Amino acid sequence: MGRASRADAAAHREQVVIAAARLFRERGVHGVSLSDLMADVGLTHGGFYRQFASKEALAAEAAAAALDERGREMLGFTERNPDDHTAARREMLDDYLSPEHRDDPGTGCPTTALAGEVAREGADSALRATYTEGVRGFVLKLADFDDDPTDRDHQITTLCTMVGALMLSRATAGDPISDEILDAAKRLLATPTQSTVD
Amino acid sequence: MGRASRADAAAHREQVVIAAARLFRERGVHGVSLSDLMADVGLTHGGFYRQFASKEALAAEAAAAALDERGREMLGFTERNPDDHTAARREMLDDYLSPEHRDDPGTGCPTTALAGEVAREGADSALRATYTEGVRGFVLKLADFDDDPTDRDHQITTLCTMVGALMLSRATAGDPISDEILDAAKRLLATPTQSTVD
DNA sequence: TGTACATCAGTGAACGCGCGTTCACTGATGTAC
DNA sequence: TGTACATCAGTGAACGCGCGTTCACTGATGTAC
Repeated sequence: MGRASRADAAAHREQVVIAAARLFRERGVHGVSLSDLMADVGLTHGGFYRQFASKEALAAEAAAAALDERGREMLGFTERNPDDHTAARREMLDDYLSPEHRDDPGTGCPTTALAGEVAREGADSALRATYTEGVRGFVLKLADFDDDPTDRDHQITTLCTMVGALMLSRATAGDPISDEILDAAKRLLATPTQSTVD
Repeated sequence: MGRASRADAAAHREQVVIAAARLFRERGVHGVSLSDLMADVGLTHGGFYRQFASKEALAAEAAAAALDERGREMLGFTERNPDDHTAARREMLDDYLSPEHRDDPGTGCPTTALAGEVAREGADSALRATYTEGVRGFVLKLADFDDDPTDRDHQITTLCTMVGALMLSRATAGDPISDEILDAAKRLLATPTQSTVD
């Protein structure tokens, strides 16, 4: 086959990251082999190490790409609803807690899709560091959907409920309770600020 | 070594299930080999198939054991606080959302520990079926901690927030936001019924 | 209660398989003049 | 612009390794009489 041009090589690299961002969310990092990955973009597995230091390094890079992509989608909800964060919130939640999002993790929220595996990563893991930064960013972004953007507790717990609901609906998919979970979470989170009684 | 007595064999079988219930929660089903498992109870891996049909079958059985164990612990909180479900709730949440629970998944909630892997199990998986039954039971059990035991929405969303918070705190452990997540969820869920504004 | 034999829990080696990673090789791309 | 050579992206075979599972074997346990 001979050598690919620099432009082609750069394109291939990007394609691998994009494929990994999708496949790692769908099947987990351990559920995708380097052969699977490279074949997905039409290459053979041997060339992997000319572009990436290791599978682990790609996992961190792919997670960052997925988090960026998701961040842009979150921005879309606020931009489509300027000066109406209640509408933005409803639209965002309708998307996040939809059966479509549950059934298509590959293009969905990486914070939920990767949580289980990241929880078992070592303390020095690059994937863990990237993931944690993503969680921090997610919490900050949720302020744009609240009546009170300074209510950090509310933004954190909203994230917990969103992630927990999506995760549990995936783990119970096929059973009626899966839809029930999505609907209950949607009803709870529909209002911009849920009151914390004290 | 010769043949073990029936009593010994039954004890070994039980030990393997108990070890699996712990190790699968700690490292995930795929993170524990049959050799690891059998060595953990002092046996060699070859004898595994005289007791279990497959690793998959053991996974379902171990999940059931972990769910039963957790169910009994949940019962303990209500039994120690008869006629005071607010106290029972506080005690249960202090345990569930503690750094100790975050740092020791092996003896903790299987619904959170196994969620990520179960979400990727096939529709016909025995582990998925067992897990789903566990979620159903968890939701019912949470009624004992509520002012209004008929508010199923509240019980479902409480579970989502608990699982999401524990999962995210594990995936971000080592970073200050990990404790922040646990504390925010504890504050939100402290009251027996959070009002859903409508 | 004692003896003869069948059972079967556990051993340890072996099976095929797929994994992440390495490497000699290829030949088109890129560079120097 | 053309030629000679160096570079290096991608190939495909191979590496060591650990996995789930199988199997011939062992000898104490369990059973039949």
